[in-house]
Amino acid sequence: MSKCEQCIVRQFSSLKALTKDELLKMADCKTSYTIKKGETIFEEGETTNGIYCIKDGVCKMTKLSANGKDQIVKLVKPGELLGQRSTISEEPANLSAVALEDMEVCFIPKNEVLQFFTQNNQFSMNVMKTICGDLKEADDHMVSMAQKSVKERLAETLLYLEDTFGKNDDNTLKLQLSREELAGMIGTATESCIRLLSELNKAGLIELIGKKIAIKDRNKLRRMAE
Amino acid sequence: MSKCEQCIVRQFSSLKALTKDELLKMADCKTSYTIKKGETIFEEGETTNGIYCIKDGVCKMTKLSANGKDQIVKLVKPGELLGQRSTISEEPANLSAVALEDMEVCFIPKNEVLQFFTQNNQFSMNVMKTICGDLKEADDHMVSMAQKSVKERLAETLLYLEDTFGKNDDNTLKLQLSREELAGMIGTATESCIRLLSELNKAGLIELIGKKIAIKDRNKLRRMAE
DNA sequence: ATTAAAATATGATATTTGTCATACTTTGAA
DNA sequence: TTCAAAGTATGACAAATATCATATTTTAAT
Repeated sequence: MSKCEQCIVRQFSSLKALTKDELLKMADCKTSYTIKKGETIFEEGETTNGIYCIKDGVCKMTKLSANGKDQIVKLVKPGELLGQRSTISEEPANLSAVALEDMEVCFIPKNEVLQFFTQNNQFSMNVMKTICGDLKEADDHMVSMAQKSVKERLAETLLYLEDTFGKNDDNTLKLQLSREELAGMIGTATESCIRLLSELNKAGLIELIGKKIAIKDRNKLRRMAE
Repeated sequence: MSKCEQCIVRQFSSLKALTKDELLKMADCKTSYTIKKGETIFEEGETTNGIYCIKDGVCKMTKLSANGKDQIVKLVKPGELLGQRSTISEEPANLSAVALEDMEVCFIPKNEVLQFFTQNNQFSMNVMKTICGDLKEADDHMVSMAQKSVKERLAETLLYLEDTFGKNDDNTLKLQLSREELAGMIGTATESCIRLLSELNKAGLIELIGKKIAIKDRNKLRRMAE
């Protein structure tokens, strides 16, 4: 069982506030998992009973809408925590978490986390700030969905994907989503998403290399996203 | 200066965890305001430096989108707190708060609130749960915006308004929004909103009494909202 | 009471987006 | 290697929604 002291998650997340003792205690009760691309970490409605630390790999948080489509609410990357909201609210998960790449995660039981809250003020302040950040993002995201066109949202999302997950040597986005998933992020039909990608391709703002996408003209794309 | 002990806000909000001593201290440093319908409590981008307790009156939280329209992100009613997120994040407000009715609010300075966080664990846990609830709502709201049609969102919103703010003797919604504001809630053009209201009126699901709206057939409306 | 401004309503039309059909391409399993 | 399934692409069309114009009603200021 590896120690938590050197873990990437500790460096980037609220966990950086934990003391050595607390870290040892955590290392002691954590469970490590390997999750294959496409597998589910937890499902909307499920009781999670703890939080997951993302050591490696990206996952999508989705919600099934009434029309049967999966809306991708957010993407979570290494160094971040999963399931904080439902652990704190002591409620079932509101979103499903599905691996977009092979992942390594650690699970920390709820009781442990709740103890840290009462023991360590800085930790609970950090968690609170994280959730406040999530709330701000969610509000902004909502306004985007309500007020922007599909094309604007697509441009915005492509820039976000490059900024957040980087690009390969051939300039293609490192995080490769299917067209259906990309459509699920911007909240539109898969065909509409494909059509708009073609359009951006023809206009020279992006390049489609097989299923991969490369951004060619950031400025125009940014202006398009408004 | 009135005491905080009996205040409605204390009964319904995270503040219920505060001790008598803490309440006295709070009563001591709070400022009471009267805000007229249409006036702004704080503006997006402004530094708030504390939280507002809503004693009376409803306000809207809005965000100006790139196309110049005000999106109503949420409504806040008596007993709730305003500005928690920006106080905790120590960031400027992400949303503007504008009174929909004459309001009575109290302002509690940031320092005071942050002290309670470190002193009173139950209080910070309460705040955390509130914000987690807001996050869940925001995520759900976002999925609605992305996946539902304008008509579905209108039906959903009308039911929400009746459930949350109640109705008058003539069955009209107690909280009276202008058509423009209603459009701003569901994220559509004012004309589209008016048109759909007419349609629901003709179909007998609602009744338009001047500018007021009465729900006639909850079940059909609920089915329409999916 | 009068009147200008704002809010509500509705028609005509353009634009955006979704849906269905179909073809092509890639992927992965037998 | 081959083939079926999944993913990507595109056309045709329908439906939803926005925009602009204009009429009517309500509100509020003088």
